[in-house]
Amino acid sequence: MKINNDSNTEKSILEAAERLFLQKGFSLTSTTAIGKEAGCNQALVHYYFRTKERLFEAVFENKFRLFVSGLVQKVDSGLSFEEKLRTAIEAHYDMLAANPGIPFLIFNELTTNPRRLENFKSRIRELPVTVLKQFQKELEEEIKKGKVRPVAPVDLLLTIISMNVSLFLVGPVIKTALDLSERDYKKLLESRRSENVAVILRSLRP
Amino acid sequence: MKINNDSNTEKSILEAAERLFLQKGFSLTSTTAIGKEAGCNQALVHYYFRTKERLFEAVFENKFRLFVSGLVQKVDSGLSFEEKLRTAIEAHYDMLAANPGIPFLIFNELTTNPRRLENFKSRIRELPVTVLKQFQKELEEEIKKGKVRPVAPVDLLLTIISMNVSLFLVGPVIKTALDLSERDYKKLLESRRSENVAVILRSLRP
DNA sequence: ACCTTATTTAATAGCTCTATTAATTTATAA
DNA sequence: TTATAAATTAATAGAGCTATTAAATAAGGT
Repeated sequence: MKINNDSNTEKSILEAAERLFLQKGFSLTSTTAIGKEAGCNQALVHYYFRTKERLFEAVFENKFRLFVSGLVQKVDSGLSFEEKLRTAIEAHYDMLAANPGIPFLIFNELTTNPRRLENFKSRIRELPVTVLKQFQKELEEEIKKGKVRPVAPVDLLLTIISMNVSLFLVGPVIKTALDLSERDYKKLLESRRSENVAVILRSLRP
Repeated sequence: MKINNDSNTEKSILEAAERLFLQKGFSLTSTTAIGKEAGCNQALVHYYFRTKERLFEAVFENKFRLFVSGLVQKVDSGLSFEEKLRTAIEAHYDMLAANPGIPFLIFNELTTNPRRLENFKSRIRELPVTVLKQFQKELEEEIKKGKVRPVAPVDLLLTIISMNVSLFLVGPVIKTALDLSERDYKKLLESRRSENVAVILRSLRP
């Protein structure tokens, strides 16, 4: 019999699903389309993943982990607060630039599917609290030292997420609306990388 | 015969559609559900609007106009540049706060439906150019005067949109994730109103 | 009262989608 | 080579959705 050594098919189904889900979201993607994109029968999609839901979860889980890991990660502790912040923002941005479909997938699914949102809530609780506590502590110290204006940690976080995430949510619309070439769009994104950092750091000045 | 004087039904169908489309988007809302929500037969939805698509367009058109009017509007020309900017940002914010479902509706539909995106493109061209030109001119003057750091108009616009729009895109997720009460959520939104202005104005300091 | 037109409903055609099942092909171990 | 299990396909059940149609009801004008 054939053992499941390098089952190419399962992988290509997963990849096809990934592409389509990122493009169209869950409900607008049919298993038929996934099969076609993967170059196989639609029944095979169900053979490997049983339900569309399970397949989606495999993709979502994966993307969600990426999204979070881009947000919460260790930065070199030898740096100044400002440098740490810059590094974190840029890392977050870079993760999104490498996976520009993630914001759409996550926000679309979380806002339209209550069950997924509940699931998300429990995920949030599992986040490494220490990283956040540390962030909060350092921010408060900077404020005490007068190097940063008084600002709530949640506000700073929201600002960072707003600036980075929304760029990739709104980006495709901007691209079409302004009729940007692929090249010009790339340039716009690239320029926003430093612009985002600039806006956020300036917003912290006392 | 009955003339179409105060046909209550058509209106309640439109309102029901509005609620559901804003909540779930186009594809996840069925005309059956719209009929139910409006308290009538599903066939009646088609009787008044012929197709789901036309009904959606009636809603979308309406919401889109709101969205744009909140963005591009005359402000008192006696004010300083900073005050004008503050007024515009707050007006934009207020429009979104009054219609928090709009960003989801617009971005969801524009990213999943290419036809609608094309339509959107032609709409953009019809925007009052004078307002934008004026904005650009005033910004450049402020930069020349050294009161504002050098920044491209498109960057400033993107920042404003990012800060305001993304708040209402991400908001519902934040609310659930952090388990905020209705009251606390309102408070968060309210505090972001001034925080957004603060971030944007600070980001312009030379 | 009667005719005409508007409103509303029930029924259904026709489509697409998910998931399953039974049958077929492929690969491999013995 | 043959038996066996995995991989793949074709077919289809069953559900939901949009849109239409024909019939029923309401309402107003004359």
